[in-house]
Amino acid sequence: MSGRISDSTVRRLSLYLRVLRDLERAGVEVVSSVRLAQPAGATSAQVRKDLSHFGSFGQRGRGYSVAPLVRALEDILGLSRSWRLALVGVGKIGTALLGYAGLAGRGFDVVAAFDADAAKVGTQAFGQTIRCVSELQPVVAETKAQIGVIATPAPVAAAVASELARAGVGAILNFAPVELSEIDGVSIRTVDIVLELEGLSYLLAEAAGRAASGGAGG
Amino acid sequence: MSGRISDSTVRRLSLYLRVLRDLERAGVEVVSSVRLAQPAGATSAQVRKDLSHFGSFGQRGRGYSVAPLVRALEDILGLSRSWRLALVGVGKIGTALLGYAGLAGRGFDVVAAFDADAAKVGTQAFGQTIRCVSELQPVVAETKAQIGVIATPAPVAAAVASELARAGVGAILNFAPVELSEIDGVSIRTVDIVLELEGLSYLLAEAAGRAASGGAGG
DNA sequence: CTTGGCTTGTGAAACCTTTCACAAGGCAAG
DNA sequence: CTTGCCTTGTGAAAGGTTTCACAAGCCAAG
Repeated sequence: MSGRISDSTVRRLSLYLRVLRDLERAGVEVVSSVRLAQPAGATSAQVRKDLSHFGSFGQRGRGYSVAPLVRALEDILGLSRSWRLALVGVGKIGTALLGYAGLAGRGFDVVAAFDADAAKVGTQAFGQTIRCVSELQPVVAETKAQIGVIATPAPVAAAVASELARAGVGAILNFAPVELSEIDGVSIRTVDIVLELEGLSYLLAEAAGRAASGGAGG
Repeated sequence: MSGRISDSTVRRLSLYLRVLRDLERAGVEVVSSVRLAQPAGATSAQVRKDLSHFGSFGQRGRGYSVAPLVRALEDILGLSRSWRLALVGVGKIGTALLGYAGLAGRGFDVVAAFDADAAKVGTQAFGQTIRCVSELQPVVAETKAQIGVIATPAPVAAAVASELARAGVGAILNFAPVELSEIDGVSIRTVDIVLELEGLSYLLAEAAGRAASGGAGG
């Protein structure tokens, strides 16, 4: 089984896991691919294909046992352990992340926070002492953070990314609006809010254009 | 030309536009698909294919004139005008968005902000008076907001989405960790930070697994 | 035990995106 | 004008993902 798993499959696995946890909490013991797919915005065939990459978790004629599948997905996604995060940039987004209870609650613990602003260095924010970015390398290495989170302005994001990589993180979550170039041995995901809004803008403009040319065709 | 354009193409168009604006500011007048592709993390063939869906913007043997292509992409993406946003949920992420100068500066103006917390209603945040969610429908309709931004807790996100839709928005940017079901005539994009972290967790766990089984095979 | 109704796991088909590769054409130098 | 180099635009090929459809198999009822 398990060859190269696509990004979209991994994304869906996370969604399945969410649904399954809700079902478990609700006391549901068995679920079919159809009922699992619906709230995850997928199809039943996708559920079965996605899971089949990792093994055979269901029972024909019956469905999937919720609890074992929750554990299996947690194992597959690496969520049966917790991960250490180093946050770089304690501006608006960085602060929001520090205060987001959803992270620590799900096994993502922020173990260090950095900022370049001397006025912020040394202050506390949500239980973290903000350190100077000049300390990034030794502190990240020492705290053994595995994931770096970049919430800096765009111009410095690339430099921060390589520093994080050199300090030993294996993954980076980037909120700066830049496409970071690949770094060997480091997985990078970028969350780009402006890009998302521009995508919506395209769809709105397209819809408006269709309406206009449809409504007044002569 | 222009049939159904894929999401990934639209995403890349935004990235090209960013690069082109930088080039324009730097005084560059002409750019080849190769030089445009590189900082956008794409290939030259992708640049040419993507653009070819909308017309013929380059000149063989020469490349693309920067300024005209910037205007063309702005038109295609609907960025030669500005859009009105209604923000629902002024918690940590909502506040970060309100304070994010990058939005207004790029033609995305927040025209209304809502929260369910009575203690927040009536207060000011970054120039916005926070209103009660019970006023959502009339205010969104009156301000003619075209894009709704959901930054509420997950459990209420779906209800807020349908309210926004009924109030007339044509697009929704959702930050709540739920998969919103499709709504007729409304484009939805979800930014799910936990999902991104779990995706990285998968890759880290996978890499660790490979290292373990590779390093101690017996 | 047998029948009927469900549901999984999975090859094959359909669909979509990316990459290749090259003809068409511009530009500069001589 | 001609030669040589460069770059676009685009069909065709390759590569991936999603959907289809069905055999294999479970369970409950009788």
